[in-house]
Amino acid sequence: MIFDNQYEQQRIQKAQKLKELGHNPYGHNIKRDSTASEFLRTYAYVRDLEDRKDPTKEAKVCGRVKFLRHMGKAAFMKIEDQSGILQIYVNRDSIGADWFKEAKKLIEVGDIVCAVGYPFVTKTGELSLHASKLDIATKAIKPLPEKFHGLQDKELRYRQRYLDMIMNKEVKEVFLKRSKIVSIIREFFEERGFLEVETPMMHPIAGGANAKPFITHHNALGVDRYLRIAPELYLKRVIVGGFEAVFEINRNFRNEGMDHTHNPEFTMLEYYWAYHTYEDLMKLTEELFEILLSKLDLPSKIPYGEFEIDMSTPFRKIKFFDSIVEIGGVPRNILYDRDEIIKYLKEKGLEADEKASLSALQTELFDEFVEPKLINPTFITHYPIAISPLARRSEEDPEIAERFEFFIAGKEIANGFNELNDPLDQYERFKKQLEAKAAGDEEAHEMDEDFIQALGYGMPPTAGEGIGIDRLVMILTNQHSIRDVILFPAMRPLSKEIKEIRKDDK
RNA sequence: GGAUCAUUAGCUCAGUCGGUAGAGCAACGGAUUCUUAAUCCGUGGGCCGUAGGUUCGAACCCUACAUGAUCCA
Repeated sequence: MIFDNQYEQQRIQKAQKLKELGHNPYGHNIKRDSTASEFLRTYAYVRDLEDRKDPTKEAKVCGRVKFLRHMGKAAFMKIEDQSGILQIYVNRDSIGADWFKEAKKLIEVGDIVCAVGYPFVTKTGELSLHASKLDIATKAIKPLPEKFHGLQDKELRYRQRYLDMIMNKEVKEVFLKRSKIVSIIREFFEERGFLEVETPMMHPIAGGANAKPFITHHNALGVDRYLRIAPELYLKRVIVGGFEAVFEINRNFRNEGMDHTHNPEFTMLEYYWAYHTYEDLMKLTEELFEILLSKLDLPSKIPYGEFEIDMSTPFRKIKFFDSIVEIGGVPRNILYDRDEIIKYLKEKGLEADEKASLSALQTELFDEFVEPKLINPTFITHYPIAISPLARRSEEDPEIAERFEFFIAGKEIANGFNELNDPLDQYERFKKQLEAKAAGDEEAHEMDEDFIQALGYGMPPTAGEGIGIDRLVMILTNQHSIRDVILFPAMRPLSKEIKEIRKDDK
């Protein structure tokens, strides 16, 4: 039996008793005519009345019982709905002596109830509902955690997010804000003529990013499929097809480790804009942040942990190699010398892979000495072409990609570039990736011949950008773990569950 | 992948030197018709994460494993 705990058994019996008394503990079609906060707003005037009550009015409010104080022949309870919390006053004479006596035992903290009554102000000054009727809406058979400290255990909070939401108000606020952020972004792109499209989540070839994919199997076709690591190659096919401004907000899946900035499934915004350049994307990114801040009522300086992030635009721009020198403090004369970089890394007490390519070592310098220092929003531009397999080459310097990455609080938030639309160059770059893969780079791209074909029909000059929604939400809600901005973050199965699964396999 | 810490009642947490397992909230019984984490009196509730080991004796010491957190890679 799943509910075999003593408290749960008690509550199951109470639900049964309620049923016997004609109060369905799981009734349906229960309507209310006011939320808690509407009640408080509508009847705020009662505070100014002489006897501080208005029995001519009546409202029905429903919510979960969060506090319950029995006072003999009266009781106070606080009920909470999505809008807020409202105090209900119940006494024997107003709801009937028999029912009062039963309800006192059968309705408890955690249950969802409905109360009908008029507004009044208590002696201690709280606007409350004076109940003439009280009924159960839904009986909870599991008790809530302790009312003062709430639910603290992080593991339980993530595994049982519903309980976390019931107990910790701030959690609901974060996810409310997340929802608003996504909605603002959608509106932002729609207003500018972008079409929202949906592209496959199951790919025959995992492309569009350097990452390890999840593999699944399509029985009907007898083929393996990859959960997408990025929508990029499909969105560009859509551009080839003639939609000139598109975006998609959806999940990507990467079969990699989990930590406070990585969840195996995460949400990305990607958008592609024909006849625009990555310079335009940077401008659009700044505009998007201006609008996010203003619609979320955030100041231009927002707190993030120990930092204060200055979000005023325009954001700082600096070239990749300049940032390594000016922000990272690395001597410029070693930047293109593998041996010198390895020597430098070792001097700084870091491990250096002797076999690493020059571009990998340059990236290492950036990751170590620059990225953590990019607290205020910063665009890093002019990336080496070797680490930008899908980006267009700069005309002035073929070793540099027309690309930027965008950082806030030492985290990569976005990545954008002029899209490579030369099919032959793209073909060569895929071949290079295949060589890297053969040499052991598990995250290198696969060859996608259909994508090359699509480019063969001609993709107009296009720029595209991906923005990590989870990390963006982290910055804007001052949360430091990606798990705190994902309702149901990935968790290891409990050991019991593993045993069950293994049993089923046999 | 490595290091450190945590895991004790439904929840939040104590637990001394290795010697009968503790509190608050919640629950149960009672008092209380204006309480605010209500208050007062009384009662019950434990696989001390799991499995081994050391010991006359382990929540406590040792080992492995599981899960989580933090830091590092």
